[in-house]
Amino acid sequence: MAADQLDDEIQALLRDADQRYTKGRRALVEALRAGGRPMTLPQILARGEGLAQSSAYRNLVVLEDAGVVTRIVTNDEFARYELAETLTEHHHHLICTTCGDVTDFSLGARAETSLDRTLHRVAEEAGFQVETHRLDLVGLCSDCA
Amino acid sequence: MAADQLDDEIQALLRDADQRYTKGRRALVEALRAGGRPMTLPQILARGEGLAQSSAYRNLVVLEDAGVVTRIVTNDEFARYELAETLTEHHHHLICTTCGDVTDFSLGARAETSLDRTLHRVAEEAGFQVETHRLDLVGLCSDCA
DNA sequence: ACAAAAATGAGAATCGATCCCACCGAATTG
DNA sequence: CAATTCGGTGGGATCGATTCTCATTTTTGT
Repeated sequence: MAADQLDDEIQALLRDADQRYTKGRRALVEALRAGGRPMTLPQILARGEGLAQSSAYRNLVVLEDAGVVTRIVTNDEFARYELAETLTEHHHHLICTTCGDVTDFSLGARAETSLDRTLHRVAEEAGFQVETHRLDLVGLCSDCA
Repeated sequence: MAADQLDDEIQALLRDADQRYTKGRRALVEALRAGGRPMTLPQILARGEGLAQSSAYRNLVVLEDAGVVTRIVTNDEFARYELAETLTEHHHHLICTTCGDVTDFSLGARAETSLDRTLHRVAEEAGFQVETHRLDLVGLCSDCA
């Protein structure tokens, strides 16, 4: 998605949630977009957009509630944040058990569709109403191997 | 796995980690086995085996390091613990966004094998060394629907 | 420009999880 | 069997990521 189209989309999401697209929120979005991977709060702040910690946390909640940002918890000490899949594309995560780093990967369309079909069948059997699924590979990243 | 065989296996895992299989640790294992689903610390303590909070947390770390227990973090406020897959069987989780409850489910052998093959291919391309994979369905459980 | 409403930032507070340490109890030794 | 050792226990102190508070600043509507 182009940067300006992304901004329009986010603008709309925030408006729907009765929230403003302020400078601080733009800085967060920009940091997440530029990062290209799920980032911890320290990583986001380190990008040095002059963000206050408390405002960053507060605005990440706002952005999450508005559907702009997704919060990811791993076994790492910090939670991670990334732009929501509706703004990027459906993907999964490679989680390194050594350095805690998280990167994205995608299944091919065929495998994803197949998985999706299987999951919906299983969910139906369990009377579970699926909102989304999460698939993570846990292990050693190429740097830590 | 039969209860006594399970105990033998755990005994062995703890011995390998130079740890004893004490009364408190047995109580934790028994609570997790009886629970049959990932449980939070309050849930474990509520089973009333007379466990002290600090000892329970400490022993869960010991059990996790020994490979007896797996710790699961969701967006819920508490982490959850369950017996390791090596002691039970490979499975996935249904995570309810409303009540936070987590239950187990399994893919059929065919789907699991297919997924596994796909994942290993993807991991290889990314130079990632897979230890395990996690697949969660996030949504509404039958009670909250 | 003015009043009203929302956002900001610095620090305090929260709370799950971990750490500390005096005491206990099982296993080993003499 | 008593003594010693050494890990385990549990109550409370502490930690730290995140959330909350509130005075100040910025933005919006008129």
